[in-house]
Amino acid sequence: MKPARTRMAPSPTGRFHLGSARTALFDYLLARKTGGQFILRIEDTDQKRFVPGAEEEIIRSLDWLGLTPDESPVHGGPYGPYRQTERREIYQYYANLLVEKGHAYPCFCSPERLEKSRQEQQARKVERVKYDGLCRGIDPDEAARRVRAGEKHVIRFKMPQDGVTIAHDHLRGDIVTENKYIDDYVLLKSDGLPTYHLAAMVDDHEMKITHVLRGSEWLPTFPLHVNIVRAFGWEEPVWIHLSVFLKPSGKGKMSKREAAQAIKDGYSIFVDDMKDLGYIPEGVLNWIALMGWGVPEDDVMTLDQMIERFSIDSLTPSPAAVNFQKLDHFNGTHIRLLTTEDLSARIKPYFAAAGLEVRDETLLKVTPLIRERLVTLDDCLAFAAFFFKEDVEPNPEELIAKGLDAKQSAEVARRVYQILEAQPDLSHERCEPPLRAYVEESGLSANQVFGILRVAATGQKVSPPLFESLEIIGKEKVLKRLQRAIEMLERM
RNA sequence: GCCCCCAUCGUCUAGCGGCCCAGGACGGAGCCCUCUCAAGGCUCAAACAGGGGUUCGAGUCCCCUUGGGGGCACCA
Repeated sequence: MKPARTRMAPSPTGRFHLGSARTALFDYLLARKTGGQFILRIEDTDQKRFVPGAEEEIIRSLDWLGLTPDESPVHGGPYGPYRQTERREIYQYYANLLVEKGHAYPCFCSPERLEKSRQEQQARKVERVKYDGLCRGIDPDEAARRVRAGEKHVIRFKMPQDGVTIAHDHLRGDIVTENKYIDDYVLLKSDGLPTYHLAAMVDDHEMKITHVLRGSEWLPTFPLHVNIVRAFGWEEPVWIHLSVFLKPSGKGKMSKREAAQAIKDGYSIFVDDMKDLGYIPEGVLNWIALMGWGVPEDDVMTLDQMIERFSIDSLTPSPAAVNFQKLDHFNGTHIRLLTTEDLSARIKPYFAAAGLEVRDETLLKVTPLIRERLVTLDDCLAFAAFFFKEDVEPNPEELIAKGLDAKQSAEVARRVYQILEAQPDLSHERCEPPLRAYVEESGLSANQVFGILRVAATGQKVSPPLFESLEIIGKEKVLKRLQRAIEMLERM
């Protein structure tokens, strides 16, 4: 396959969400797979909806995911500028070119007239409400004169009124649309900036984009776009319309409401939130890759493995419901795939954020103990914070073993204390045999004895493996914590 | 209302006319392992939306119905 040039072209009007991330992923995979380039282009032609900081969030999110573009507003590139507001002359040139070729025309209708016309049509219940074509019939010379005179106008595409347009989508095949259903869309707005329809087609051509991956919300105007490209006489890219993401229930698309719900549930559909929630790029990427991409088997993949296996032929056209449980699964899976050094470095900030001082030497010993227990990185606190605290605060009730009372539990704790105190150090090898022997002779269960020790030493009922943990906590602290537990039990 | 797209287990999907009494993954249930929680291993339940065609043969091709989604802006 020839090197593909792909592009992701978001508008800086909101947050960078899962859907954008998936499009970017597939763009990136196709580019890497074929030895081509992945481009980021900012479609900021709607100054009314511009959101400050949105572009930064897009770039930050892509970067975090590891999908850094080869060409972009910040990285530059040979086909820039990559921000559409910086390309307005280009669009004006091409819009005029289309007028000259007879494929477009200036329209002088006011927004008010347009609105009135629309309402009239709605009242008449016409088949398809669209521009009534008033300016379409103006003599070109007359129109040119009015434009030169400075009359306010837009440029509209002169859509063929008869026949059909056959547009080819790589996933859906030929899409046949009757031309009468397609409006004379505005290409150039009265403020001199282009609409998406013109800008995207011009840029994709100018930037030599070979494959256009975009959301299925573009399907209705797909035939329009194809007509524009053909009017210019340009070669068409391969068109791929990806489906939208549905909310977890599968009933309805992702909405503002749903985004808020996800956050309430401890999840998010915004990539920029993922890091704080403890997700790692590997997990997120693997998760979104599987929505809309039919990977036959072995669905645990790193980015490099995805590149190796990617093919636009195995993309799927049907809408996919977002499943956060699957995100958790893949996140945990990829956490387990990390090396001890890597994982340690990634969880360290969470301890720091909790105000805990963490020595690398200790952390490196702790990490292997909690690795397979982490679903998200921030889970490290629940499992391992006690390693880095001076004292722990066990719940007295939890110090009492199942089937025993406080007094009996205190007795067990005292015996355990004696056993551990007698050891030169609390290495796993030293502690386990005598404690097991005690379990034997006492007639208690390992669960009861180790349970008391666990809560006393770690302050919690659930912890990493006990003996390995004791070794890391150290004899001095373990005995101190045990002593405290004994006192708590005696006071009950 | 009109136009367009989609349709296999609850969810993501494999299947591109016979290899499918439909395979994998998440989730669920059970068992094993076990000092807790995980991880891991094994097993089980779970789907071709409905109806017509085409064909010797249909989950796979065609049509209709139904359901879902998207779109009807000087927004993208």
